[in-house]
Amino acid sequence: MTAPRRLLLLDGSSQLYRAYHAIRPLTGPDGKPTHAVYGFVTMLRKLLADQRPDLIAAAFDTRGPTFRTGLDAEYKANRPSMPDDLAVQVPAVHEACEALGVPILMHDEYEADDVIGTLAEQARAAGCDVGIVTGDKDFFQLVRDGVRVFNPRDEGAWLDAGGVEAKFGVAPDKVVDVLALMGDAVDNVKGVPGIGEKGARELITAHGSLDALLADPTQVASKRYRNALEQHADEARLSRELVRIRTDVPVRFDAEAFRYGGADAERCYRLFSELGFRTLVTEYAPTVDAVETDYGSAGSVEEIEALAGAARAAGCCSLYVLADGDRPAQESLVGLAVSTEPGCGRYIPLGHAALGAETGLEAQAALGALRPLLADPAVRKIGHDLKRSAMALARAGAPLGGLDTDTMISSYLLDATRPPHRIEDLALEHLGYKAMTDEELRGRGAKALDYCDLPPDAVVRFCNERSDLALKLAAPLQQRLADDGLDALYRELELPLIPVLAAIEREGIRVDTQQLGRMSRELDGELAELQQDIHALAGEEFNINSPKQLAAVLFEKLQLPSSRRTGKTRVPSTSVAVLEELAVDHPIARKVLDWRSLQKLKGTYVDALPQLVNPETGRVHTSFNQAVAATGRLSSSDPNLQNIPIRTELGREIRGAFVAAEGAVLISADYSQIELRVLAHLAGDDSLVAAFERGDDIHDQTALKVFGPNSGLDPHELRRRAKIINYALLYGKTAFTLARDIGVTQKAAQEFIDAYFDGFPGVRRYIDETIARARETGYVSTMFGRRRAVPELASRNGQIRAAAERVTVNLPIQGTAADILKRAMIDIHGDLPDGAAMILTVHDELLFEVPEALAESVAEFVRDRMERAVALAVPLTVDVGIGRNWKEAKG
DNA sequence: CGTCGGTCGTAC
DNA sequence: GACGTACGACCGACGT
Repeated sequence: MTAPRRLLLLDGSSQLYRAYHAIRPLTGPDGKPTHAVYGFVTMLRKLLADQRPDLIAAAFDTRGPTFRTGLDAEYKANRPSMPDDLAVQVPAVHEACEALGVPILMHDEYEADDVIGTLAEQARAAGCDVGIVTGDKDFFQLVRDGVRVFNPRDEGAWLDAGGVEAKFGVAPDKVVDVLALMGDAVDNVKGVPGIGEKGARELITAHGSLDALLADPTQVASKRYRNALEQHADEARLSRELVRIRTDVPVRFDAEAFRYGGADAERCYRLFSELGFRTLVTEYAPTVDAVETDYGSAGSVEEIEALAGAARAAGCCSLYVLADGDRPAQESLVGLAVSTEPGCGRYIPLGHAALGAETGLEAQAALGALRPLLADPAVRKIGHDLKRSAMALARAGAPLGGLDTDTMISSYLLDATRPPHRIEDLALEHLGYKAMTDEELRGRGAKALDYCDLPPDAVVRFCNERSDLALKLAAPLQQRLADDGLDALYRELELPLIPVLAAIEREGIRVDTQQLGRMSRELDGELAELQQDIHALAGEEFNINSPKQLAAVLFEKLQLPSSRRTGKTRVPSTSVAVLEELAVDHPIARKVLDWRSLQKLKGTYVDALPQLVNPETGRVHTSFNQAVAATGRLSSSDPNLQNIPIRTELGREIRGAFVAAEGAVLISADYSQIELRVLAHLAGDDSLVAAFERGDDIHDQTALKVFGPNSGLDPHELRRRAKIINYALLYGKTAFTLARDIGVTQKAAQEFIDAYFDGFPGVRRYIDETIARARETGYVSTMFGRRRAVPELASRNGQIRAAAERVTVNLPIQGTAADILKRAMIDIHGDLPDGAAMILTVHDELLFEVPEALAESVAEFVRDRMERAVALAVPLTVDVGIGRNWKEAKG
């Protein structure tokens, strides 16, 4: 005899209510409530995963009257009807249940309980091991050999007869009688008035059964209970019929129909997409196994030439380049996949360890055969992160031409607030397809294997899929770019920027590691001294770098006053602002500030930079990310060269370690106050525009407007404050923080802000109009049409709304400035003389490395192109400097 | 031992 | 609670 099959019978209605109450309200994309469905699905998925039943079904109540209403018109009469926001979710719960592979059962005349009772009985008789999944104690009456009850809330506890007795106080066969006596207020089962759960249990335990009690109430000791039983015997009998779960409903247990065969992924995917269950959508999205594909390899020159022919005929192809190494400028090619039509892919291996040394020639031959196709500008190239592909190919001697559609950047332009723009996320969102992830292919984090060491089959599938997906994504993304008016921004700015950034990354920047080494040793000495002083002042040794330990020393041991706490952990803050205050009264604070500052510069730059120098070139090659910053700015990483210090002397020394090659100089060109000029242009404020046109010092002008001509303050201090106010406006600073920054009262700060807006009324008008328009349209744009959605402008939460307003004001300014710099980079790059190279971009600055002889002419050329990059209502001015190193060039 | 959230600090 | 956009070092809690 085979092992008993495990049947789960799910009390759908009780689980539905439980989910509804347990999960906080959620709404789907259409605004309809979804939390009951979500809770139900979560419960059911966990149940299926934990229990792995052979057979399963779920029973739900129907809306209409049942046989119990025939027995007692009052039954469930005072139960409130199902809440509307639950009722609308019921069809989706039924659908989810079936989609997950669980058939549902309903009966017009009987309740779900009775259907379950009947099936449990039949299945038990057929030899099944039955589990009833419910939160309702009424089901305890059904428990016997082969039938148990399980409440998903009580982790893992299956109740058999003993379990029921332990939990409910009586054996399963006495449950009905207890329930009959105590009644059920929710279902309006009267029971015997005056007898509650405890009394009912005692009476039944003492006297055996309800029938025994009713047959001779005089044996009951308690007078109150005796009277109640005598007067309400009929109600007790009626109640018993109401609470008794029937086992004779006209349904038939059909093992075949209940066989659990797993979820219907397609149905789940469809439903969960509609409901907006994003994580679940991922799980049920179709994969390559469910889609017809023609993926393979092209190993021979003939096959590659055939592929190139197909690409030329199509006029376009997509590609996915696989390269090992974590820095784009230092990667080595492993292979690439090419797709010429949807559903197809051909992988060309170029550097697999498994192929062995003898294939070096083959790889060269393959690359040779590919080269004309890759370079051909007439074959439009599609890919995800084309810069990275182009760099890896260029390093291998096969430059990429005809760049056309970068799905990563297209996605970024459509919604810059949601990085990372991974191809697997795009495939899911736009194609409803679940792609293999990099993690699935080669493992996570530090354990991740190199591509070249992986089994070729997996690599072939991975690369072909990605190439295929980029091809399939290109058209819908292009369409959406066009729909949103972003096509020109893509074609004229972001796309032509790709090769410019690739060239900058490839070029790199020379770093004087010896100089940094000397600085490191000097800093070691200073840090040791400071550390000693700090430990002496503290009276103990501790880790100064640990905010927690530092807070303990300052605020507990030394009893210094703690002024604020950090956001999440409520640890007393040891930030600069706090330490600056403390420094007035205790020498340790200044020492800690100094220690931190040195430690930071040493750890982040002085010691880190030499490690990032490429030994092949002696230069650092940063990565620019074109699809990260929500405003359209570029970001830089590995190393981040956009936050090299400049404010302190030590910081400037670090800049001094970025040097020109022998015989060359560095030219730094930065836009003067570009964001304020953009503001003047966008706001069209007459006095701001006039000030820039006159070439006035804008901060002095602001000081005049805000503080008046006779404030009596030192002109230098006036300018400092005005500068803070000017930039405060760009970021939506409040009076509170402005007051703190310039050291005045909050009231005074507010007066300055008011005076600023009085002096530049066009700015106030522009800010108000920008926010109003963004609230209407849901997004805000730059001058070049770059846009950012700001749905939080409609938030009822004042803080969230205020933050959204600041973002709204900031984006057109920061974003337009970023667009202008990108425009200038493109305009300059192609026309730089031989030997001159753009080597860095830092938001409003470009850095070039130029042979000494060309320095003056390139400097003027760059200034001219930058100043003419766009025509604004105000002039754009550029400061240019030339030097042996970055520090000098900025001087 | 690796991952990850929190905190802090650098740039524009 | 209070300034927009980034990247990254370090700590320490947590999980394998």
